[in-house]
Order: sequence, then structure tokens, then C-alpha cells
Amino acid sequence: MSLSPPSSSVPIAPFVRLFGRYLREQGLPVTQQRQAIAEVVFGSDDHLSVDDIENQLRQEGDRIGKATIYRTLDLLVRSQLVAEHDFGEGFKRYEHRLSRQPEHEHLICTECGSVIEFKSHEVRAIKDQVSNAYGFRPSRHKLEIYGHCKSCQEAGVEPSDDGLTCPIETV
Amino acid sequence: MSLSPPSSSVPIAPFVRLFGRYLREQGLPVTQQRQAIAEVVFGSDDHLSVDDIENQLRQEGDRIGKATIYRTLDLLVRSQLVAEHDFGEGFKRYEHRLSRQPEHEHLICTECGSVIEFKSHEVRAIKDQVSNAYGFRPSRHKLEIYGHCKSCQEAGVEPSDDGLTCPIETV
DNA sequence: CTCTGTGCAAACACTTTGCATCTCA
DNA sequence: TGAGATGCAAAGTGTTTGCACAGAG
Repeated sequence: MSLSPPSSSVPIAPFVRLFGRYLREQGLPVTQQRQAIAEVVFGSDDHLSVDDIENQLRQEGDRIGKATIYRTLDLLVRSQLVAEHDFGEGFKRYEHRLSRQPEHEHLICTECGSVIEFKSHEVRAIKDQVSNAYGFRPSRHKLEIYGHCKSCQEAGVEPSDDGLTCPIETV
Repeated sequence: MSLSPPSSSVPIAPFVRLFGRYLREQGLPVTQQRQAIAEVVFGSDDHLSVDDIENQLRQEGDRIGKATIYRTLDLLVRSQLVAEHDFGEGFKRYEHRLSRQPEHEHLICTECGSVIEFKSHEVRAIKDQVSNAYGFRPSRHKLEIYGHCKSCQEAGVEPSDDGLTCPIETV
């Protein structure tokens, strides 16, 4: 769906090195494959699927097995340099957390799959307030808004509604 | 994980009939299986997995194939009488939308899987405001806060953190 | 009586795992 | 050199689909 060209303009080497440091801290080898995968992830500001990553690697001449990609993504997520998302497409997407808003929410187009990031400090307030009310200790949260992006609307996509004809109250 | 006893105190027959009406509107047969499945879903205020539903049916003496359960849940979701959730457990959960806050958010315990529902009108404000800013036409949203519930905290569960030792800024 | 649902099992898509081999440290 | 990674293919998930038979309208 998204072929995501190498779209980053900031140098990514330092980020890859940061991952290398994490690996060394954990006593794990810094392999070529792990670096190549990290380069792809840090080199794109998109929300990449495993297939996106595999394709990008292939384009660059690297042939790395899916298993290795999954295993490396697991390490990247553990290191907290990368965040994992599930937008309900049946597979996961990955997004690096460097040089961008560390905490942000998503607008997701259910037509074309594009994702817009936005920041809202109100969310943090809600999170604290509600957690407090229930004695809950929050760690992470997600706010996702699904709908149609501007271009899909302009392309004539209509919101579909298919429920009961006499709707129940949907305050 | 959750064996969810028949916990509802409101009569569920009217809700099942509402589903029957939807089916008839769509020209689809109102079968025993569909009614039995609807009864289970409307009869519980929990967030049920397909296995939960299958087990509950089995306890009541009904033997309905998983395929039928999936197909019926699809109809229930389409009718908008039931909402589908993915709390990142690797499978979906289903929750009926009758006799409860039609729009609400979730606190999810990552330890025991329990779910607390809460309502926040600020979310709607954020949704409208942000959508407006991006020319986005929103349909649905989700706000989920993950963490540890009160009882798991009291049971001594500690939040774990395993990232880089020198963390990046996490404003 | 016809159209659709049902149940089973096979198919599916994404992800994980086992194992022989190779690589970093 | 040895712990650990890699790649392939096989196994595992939850979910969907194909098809012969059964049931609702």
C-alpha cells in the first residue's frame, strides 16, 4: 500500500549507533542485518509494515529473512527507540521515536491508509485524571481517530452507514 | 481468561428482537444460532472473545461452530448493535452497545486483562478540533489507556522498563 | 421449494519457532 | 573459539472460506 521512499532528511547514522549501544548494553552482537533494518526504520518517517521494510531492504540489495526482521523489530521496540502500532489492518506497523514528537496521537484514513500525527496535551490531562479516579497506574495510551482524509473526501469517498434504519441513540 | 457469568440484570429479549429486526430489514433469516449468539452477547456486559462466546454457548447446551459465531458477529457489528475491540491480545473482543454509555473509552490492565470503561467529553472536543484542523472527516475513535489496575498494584505487580539506560527525552 | 445459513475442515495471513549453519566479539 | 544470529521452512495463531447438507421464509 505505502511504498514509502527514503524520505528522511536528518542523518540517521547516530540513531543506528544508538541502537548499537543498546545491543552492546544487552551483550548482544551488532550484526549487519540489525544495522540494515535499523537504517530503514530510522530512515523513514512513515509507519512501516514488515513488508514495507523487507521491500525497502530488497531495493537496496539486502536480502534479509522475515524472521530476522521480526526478531530485530522486537529488539528495537524493547529498546524503546521504536513504537509498534496496530491500526486494525491485520498486521503491525512500526515507527521510530527519534526526531519527532515523542508522544503523539494518530488520525487514520480508513480509505487510503494514510496516517496523520497530532499532539494533544489534553490527552495527558485526561489520562492522569481518569487514572487517578480509578487508582489505575497508567503506562502507555493510544488515541486513534478513524475516518476519511481530505484527499479521499475530495476524491468523492462517502462515509458509509449500514446499521439499523431506526438507529439507537448514539449521543 | 474471563469466564464471564451471565451478569446482566436487564432483560435481553428486546435486544435480541432488535437484531431480528435488523436481519429482516436486510432480508436475512433469523436463525436459532444467530439468536443464541445475540443472547450471549447482549446478556453480558463484558468484552467477550469468540472463545468466551463459544464456551458460554456450550455451557448452555448449544453447539455452534466458530465459523457461525464469526459470521454472526460480523452481522452484529454491521448492525451497529455491537462494537468490536482489539486490545492487542492477538484476538478481538466484542461488546454490545445497548443500555450503556454509547460512547466510552477504556482503561486496560496489561496484567490481568480487566477493562474499566470511562466517559470523557473532552475526547469529543479533541476529535472535532483536530479533525477540523486537518480537513479530516472522523467517523469513530478509540482512546485506550494501558497500565496496571488497582488490584494488580496491590498484589505487588511492578511497572517494568527495559529500554536504553540513558533514555531519550520522553516529554 | 428456494435461497441462505450451518458446520466441518481446509485455506489464509501474519507471526513465531526449530534447527543447521554462519558471524560477531 | 564460542555464544549468539541468521535463514529457511515448518508450526502456530486467530480468522475466513468452500462446499455438502439443513433449515427459514
